[in-house]
Amino acid sequence: MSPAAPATAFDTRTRILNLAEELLLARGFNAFSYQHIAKDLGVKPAAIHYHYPSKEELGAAIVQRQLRRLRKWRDLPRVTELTPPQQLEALLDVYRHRAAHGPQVCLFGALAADFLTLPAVMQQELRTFSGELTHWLAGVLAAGRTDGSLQFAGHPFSKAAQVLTTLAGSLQVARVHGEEQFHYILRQLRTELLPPAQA
Amino acid sequence: MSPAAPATAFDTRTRILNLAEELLLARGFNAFSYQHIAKDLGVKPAAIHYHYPSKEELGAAIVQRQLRRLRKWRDLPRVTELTPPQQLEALLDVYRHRAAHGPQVCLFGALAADFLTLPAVMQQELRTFSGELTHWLAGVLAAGRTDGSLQFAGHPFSKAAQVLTTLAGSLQVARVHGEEQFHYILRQLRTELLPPAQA
DNA sequence: AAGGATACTTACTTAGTAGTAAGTAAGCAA
DNA sequence: TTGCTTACTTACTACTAAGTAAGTATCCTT
Repeated sequence: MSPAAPATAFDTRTRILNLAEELLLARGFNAFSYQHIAKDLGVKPAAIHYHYPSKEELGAAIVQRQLRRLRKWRDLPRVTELTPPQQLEALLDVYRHRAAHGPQVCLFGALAADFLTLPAVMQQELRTFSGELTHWLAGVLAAGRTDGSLQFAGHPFSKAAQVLTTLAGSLQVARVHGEEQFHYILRQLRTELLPPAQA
Repeated sequence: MSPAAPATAFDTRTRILNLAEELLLARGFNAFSYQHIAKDLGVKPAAIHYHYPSKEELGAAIVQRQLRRLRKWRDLPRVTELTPPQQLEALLDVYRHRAAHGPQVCLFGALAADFLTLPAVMQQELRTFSGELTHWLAGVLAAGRTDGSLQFAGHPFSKAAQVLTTLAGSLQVARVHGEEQFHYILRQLRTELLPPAQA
């Protein structure tokens, strides 16, 4: 919490967080260890403990950063100024990127399966993350239906929950059955949400 | 492999498998151990090894049994004789049961997150399981659209993949956000698949 | 030059993991 | 009753996990 942390400290801290996030999304919270991170980083496991004393704090830091990123991204002018279909497409791109970039699932998909074994702090933060994402998408969907650029039945919140659930699941499917299956599911989602003219 | 295995042996074997499956669906493959099973069963961990020498064999046995159950259920007269919407409803009931019965996810949802850390045998068996289930549902959807009892856009196989992905994800959502969210998603699914008259 | 903070390493503890080897009690079959 | 099989227990190996305490090299500040 010093006014300006030394560059090396910051670098290692960030690199730990990056690697931990990568391992978390690839293997799940219970299947990655300080040893994995240390080996990849070329340091000793105790060095990780120096930056993140416990795995709980490390895991919480991953979720917190994703939440910060979500808020920042969501509020970016180049995102807020898009039309609802474009905002939806921007969201889909995030998942497309994960599907293409090794078999990574999304944060929710990675943590939900292990949810009951997670520290309470992480459980709560994941709820917040998922809740805010759903809330944002519900707003996008509602606006899109109002201006006729998106179509769907039911409440925007229910539809947002369904779409995000499908997206989370689709990355798990990509891992098991390959990327092709993932794109089938995404095409299906787009077909249904976009009116005949745009689809 | 004797003609008639002693009753006690069979019982313990089955009880191990039942408990292991329960633990797997609740905590994931990497977060349950022979100790958990042994403790719940009132025996020593080595007794589990006697029946299932390795965790890989135990895990494979769980997937194999689910696959046997799926095939048996799918071919049951009381299932094959249902109309497509009734068959869909029967499928949804399986997920509703899991959602209500503690926070259990489905087999796919439990294993997909840990997929990269699973023994190759289990990976292959999960692919078979998921593939057969998708194939079955695609048939149901195709029949339903033909006779007008179900509605959806796109190929039946893509739609089946999407629906099953949503269902797998919805159980993970139930675990994180509670059962209510799960029912929102299911209602959304039903609304979209059933024509206005039946919905 | 001295002191202190930073960013580690070395060496350790504790606990949990899968898995194994040897022993044993109970039942059954010849 | 002898001997084999089943279904375990006891006691262990080997390994990995998270976490800690103490020591150290490097840098920055004064």
